Amino acid sequence: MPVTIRDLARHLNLSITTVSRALDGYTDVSEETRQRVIAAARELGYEPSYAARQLRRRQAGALGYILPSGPSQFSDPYSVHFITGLCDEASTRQVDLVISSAAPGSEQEKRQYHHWVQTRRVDGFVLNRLRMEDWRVAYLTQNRIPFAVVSPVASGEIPAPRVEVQDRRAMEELVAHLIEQGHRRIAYIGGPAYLLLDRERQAGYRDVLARARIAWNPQLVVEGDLTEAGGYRAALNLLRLPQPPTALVCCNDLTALGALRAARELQFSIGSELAISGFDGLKETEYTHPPLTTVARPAYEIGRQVCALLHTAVNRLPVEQQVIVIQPELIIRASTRG
Amino acid sequence: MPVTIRDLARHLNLSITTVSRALDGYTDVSEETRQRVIAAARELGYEPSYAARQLRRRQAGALGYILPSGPSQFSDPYSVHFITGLCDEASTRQVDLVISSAAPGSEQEKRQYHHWVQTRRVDGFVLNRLRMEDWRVAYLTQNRIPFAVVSPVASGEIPAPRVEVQDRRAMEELVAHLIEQGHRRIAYIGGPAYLLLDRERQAGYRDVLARARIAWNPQLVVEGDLTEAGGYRAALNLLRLPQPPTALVCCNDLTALGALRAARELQFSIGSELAISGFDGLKETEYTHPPLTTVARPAYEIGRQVCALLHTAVNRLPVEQQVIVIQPELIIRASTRG
DNA sequence: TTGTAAGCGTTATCAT
DNA sequence: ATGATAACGCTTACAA
Repeated sequence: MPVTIRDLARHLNLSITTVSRALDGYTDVSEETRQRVIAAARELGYEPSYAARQLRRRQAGALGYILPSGPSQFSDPYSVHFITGLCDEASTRQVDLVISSAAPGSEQEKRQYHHWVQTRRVDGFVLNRLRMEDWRVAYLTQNRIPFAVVSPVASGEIPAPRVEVQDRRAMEELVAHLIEQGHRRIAYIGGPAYLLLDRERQAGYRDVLARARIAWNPQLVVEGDLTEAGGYRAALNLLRLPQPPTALVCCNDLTALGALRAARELQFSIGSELAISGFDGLKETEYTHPPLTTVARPAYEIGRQVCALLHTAVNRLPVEQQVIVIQPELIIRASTRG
Repeated sequence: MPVTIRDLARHLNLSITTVSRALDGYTDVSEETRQRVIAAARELGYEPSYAARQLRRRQAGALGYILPSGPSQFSDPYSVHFITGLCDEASTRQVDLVISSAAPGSEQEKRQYHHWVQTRRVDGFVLNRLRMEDWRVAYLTQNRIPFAVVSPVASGEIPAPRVEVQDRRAMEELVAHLIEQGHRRIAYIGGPAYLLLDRERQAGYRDVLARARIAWNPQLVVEGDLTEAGGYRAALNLLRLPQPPTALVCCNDLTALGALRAARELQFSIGSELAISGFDGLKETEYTHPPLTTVARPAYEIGRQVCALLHTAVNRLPVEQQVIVIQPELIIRASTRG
């Protein structure tokens, strides 16, 4: 059995109260007593029970993150960097990270959020892949549960601190680069249409085409699912068109890996004849053949920052920044160069 | 404010006791009352507070997993599958997964384990990368904290349920395959020597060499760190030997990706002139150039199973199996074929 | 500076 | 079949 505050108090011939306050750094306990208490606590390995403390303080001391499960669940190396970032920052700040998984938009997901809210399991949530009309934002706002988001847009309407990753601008640079390379028939393989990140990346793509006075061709814009398999299928369809595109812009790296495979199968010469690009900046893109042009988003850093923001909000610490802007970096490699 | 059991009791004109028991499925409450209580609970969205329940039941309702941080932390896509497996199984079983990260063997890691034990934060631990003389095993055993392990060995000495992944046998098949291809000078780029998984994989490698009467050459066995960068460095050194090896067996896929890069830089022709193999079966190995021979370990499934074992142990459920054996599958691709 | 006691929201023991 | 009541281990008015 773990040692409790009573054990400690008895051991020291002090009251529970004094022990509690000595450890919590109250000023009204003599320095001598404090030292004795601290020494004994260390000696006996005392740490206050979370459950008891939580109950009393009405604070969970934990932050929650519910990962999206579903078709992309098995395959996204991006997530592990993100989670590690969350994790490390949480450790630094002495809170725990509680995680769970659920399919986006499912009943099960709603239940999970409600469960953690109602059981007071966590003090706040990290929201990572915002959706078009995200019920989570409405729900948490209504219930006054703190949350922080990773968002690709300057979402003034979301009343929460955010890490703003400027995907759109990065996508613009990317497509501009393709146009510079002489491409005209540029296809876009998106993610699920309900994701904000898809909308933003696609918007970047369209804007640049428009600016270059390239007519928008709906045939060249298809919806994927952020997986390798989805990218493969989509690319196959596109490349079999009577007039296939000369460039495939993919919504994320996994999709691009699938596209790469499709292109290889159909004997396209990648880079010269057909350009392919990804998005995320996975380490793995460096080792494909040819190396993949992509946009590096610092997943670990994004995770750390959003966790920091959330923790700050939960504890009402003095707020330095409510918004942290991250500009991902375009990495041009052989897959988009003649 | 979340609704409490008192709110519910008042709403129903019943005592707290009755409400609690109606919901917990006691038999001594009339069916009619039970239905009323259940209906009201749903209507008001009542769920019992975790903190209070934990305090009373002396059960955390959560399982803990501390991920290894360090050089390999940023790069292991394997982990995300494993964690998702843990997560999904935990969700199914209605417990939460609490995670954190710490460098293996660090003071900080010890503190983290102790912290969760002493604060009764979790009911048990998942141990994933066992070490040679793992203090965690000793510590948890001594303190009678349940845990379950993922182990590459039939570790009779570890008094815990385990998922036994037979890496050694898979490695034997792999090296046998290389020898069949005519290789004699086969190098091994390991992981940190303190990891059980390195010992086992290396043992498999050595055994097969011995059986084939190939003298063991210490120059050809080097220690890596499971990262791409480590693999790159190690491979560079090996390939610059006066008599370089004709095959590089890598302890994991990331290491192999690094080796691939080194070999390409030194203009080796991979597959024919130089064989390279990985271990883990990351999706990404399919898209390297040439595609990488590897051993597929079902990370997601391993995560699910070890979580299931732990949960069973924690709740003293009827035990079906204390050991789940998983035989990973050798996948031969072009990187080891002439 | 220290101690007493109430209460956080449950579950469980004992009456009724 | 239902209800008072006492914990669980801690924090925090309030009293001494």
